[in-house]
This record gives sequence, structure tokens and C-alpha cells, in this order.
Amino acid sequence: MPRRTEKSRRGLERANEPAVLILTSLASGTKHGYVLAKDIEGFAGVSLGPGTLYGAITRLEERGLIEPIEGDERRRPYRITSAGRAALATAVQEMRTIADEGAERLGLAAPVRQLISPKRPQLGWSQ
Amino acid sequence: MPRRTEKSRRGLERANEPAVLILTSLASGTKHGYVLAKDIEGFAGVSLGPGTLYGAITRLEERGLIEPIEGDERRRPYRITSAGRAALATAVQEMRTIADEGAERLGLAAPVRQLISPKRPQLGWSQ
DNA sequence: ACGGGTAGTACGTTAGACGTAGTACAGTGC
DNA sequence: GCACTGTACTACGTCTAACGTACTACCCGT
Repeated sequence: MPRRTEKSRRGLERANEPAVLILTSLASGTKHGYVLAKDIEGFAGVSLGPGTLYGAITRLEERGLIEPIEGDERRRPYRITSAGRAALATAVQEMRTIADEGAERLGLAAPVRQLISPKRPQLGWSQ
Repeated sequence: MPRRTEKSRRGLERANEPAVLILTSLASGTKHGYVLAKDIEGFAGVSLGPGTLYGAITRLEERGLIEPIEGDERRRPYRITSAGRAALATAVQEMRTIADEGAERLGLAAPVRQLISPKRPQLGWSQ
């Protein structure tokens, strides 16, 4: 499936599922394809080619995880749906479970997650 | 690529790269295929079919991330190599980066990772 | 002797990641 | 006025690896 080039094959296939990256990017606001790709490059260091990017966008839309909003003819902005947010939240939790298990078995640091009361808005980190 | 069944397609493709799961499992000791699958089912809740499991094992061996050790003719145990440990550590870190970014953008809790001094053994969590 | 758990091989299908090429327009510099 | 770069996609083709199914074979308990 993922078809990394010879060069990138040196490492392990990353957990970069384009779908997750796109949902993550859209979670912070609506964006169209090109800006999406730039944003992803910024926070994940992964540059998605057009084939990967628009292919993944199409599939996400078909699944109802993102939806298009009004734009001009040059740009097609998308918004994440509530189903998309739920799917992303699930994916995030699964990634953490796997990552924590891997870290523990490797003898790496385990994260201590903050318990936040849902009512108090997150404005920063005290401490 | 990943070919989830109609049922599992409802969710987002998980970050379950079989390769990562296998390396994680082997990080805690040598195992052969069948036990590997059971272990993975335990910590990740994912059951890998024989096609997925042995296919991934073969590729990991070809890449030098795991290596076979002596066993009988019924069992083929594998051990993770140092390259495999390094690859897993990288994958863990990448997953955490993505997961944390996703969590933050969704407004979920952000983890506070412990800084551990490499010399002091990890015996527990003080606070 | 039979059924279930263990352990793996073999094979075929197909989704989807990825690359390349191409189109088109906008803005900037010279 | 033209070249060039950046923006923003479409279209198309390739190929790997995830996944299912089927099959073999051994071992153990009853």
C-alpha cells in the first residue's frame, strides 16, 4: 500500500496516514488542499504530493469525515465534520496507546497525562 | 494498501502498521509468529491474520529490523535487532508528535512527559 | 478418534500511497 | 511584455503491502 520511495524505505513506515494528518490540520480550522499540505509539512515534517493529498481528501469526504464549503473555482476549502473529530480523537487515542506501549517496552519515558476538568477552558499550562 | 473490511472501514485507519506492532511486541522479548499475534491482540486489540502477520515479519527480517533465532521446525522465533529498536523508537516519537498535535487541535489533554536522567534507573513515578 | 488450539504456508485481491506530468492563473521583477 | 515562481488542482499510472481464505500438520485432552 503505502509506497515509500527507496530512500524513505530506510526507516519504518511512519504513522503518517495522510488521512490522520489532514484531519489534524482541519481540526484547527477550514483549509483548502494547498494550505493543508503546507500546514502538514509544518507540524509533521511530511510533504504530501498531489496524488496522495487529493486522493485522501476525496476518500475522507466520501466517508463524511470532512465536508467542502463554499470557495472560488480555484480553491476547494474543507471543514472537519463532527464524525471527523470523533474519528480523529479515536485515532489519537489509539496512537497514544501503541506509542506508550512501545516506549515502555523500549524502556523509554512514559508520559504522564494531565487530567483536565472538562469545564475549565484550556488557556495554558500552569507549571 | 491496508485493506480493512467493510466493518472496520467505518473508523479511521488506525495507526496499526503491523510492522510497528510486531516490533513493539518483540521489544519485550523474543517470540515466534503465533505468540506474537496473541501478544499484539492483547496490548493493541488488533488481530492480525496470517497473511498480514507473516508478510510483515518477512519484510522486517529483510530490512534487518528483526532476526530469526534457533527454534524447532514448528516455531520460528524472532528477536528485535538494534536497528529495529532504533526504528521503533523513531516511530514512537513520530506517533507521539502527531497524536499530541491532533489532541491539542481537538482541545484534548496534552501529555506532560517526564524528563528522565539516563543514568537513574526507572523504578516508579514520583508524583 | 475427534475436536480444538497451535503454527505456519500459499495464494489471490485490492485499496490506497506515491510519483509524474500537465493545466491554469496570479503576482513580481526586470 | 515576458519570464519565472508560487498557488492550486486534475489526471493517470504503478506497485506494495494489508487482508482474507484456504489448507496443512502437529499436539493434547477427553
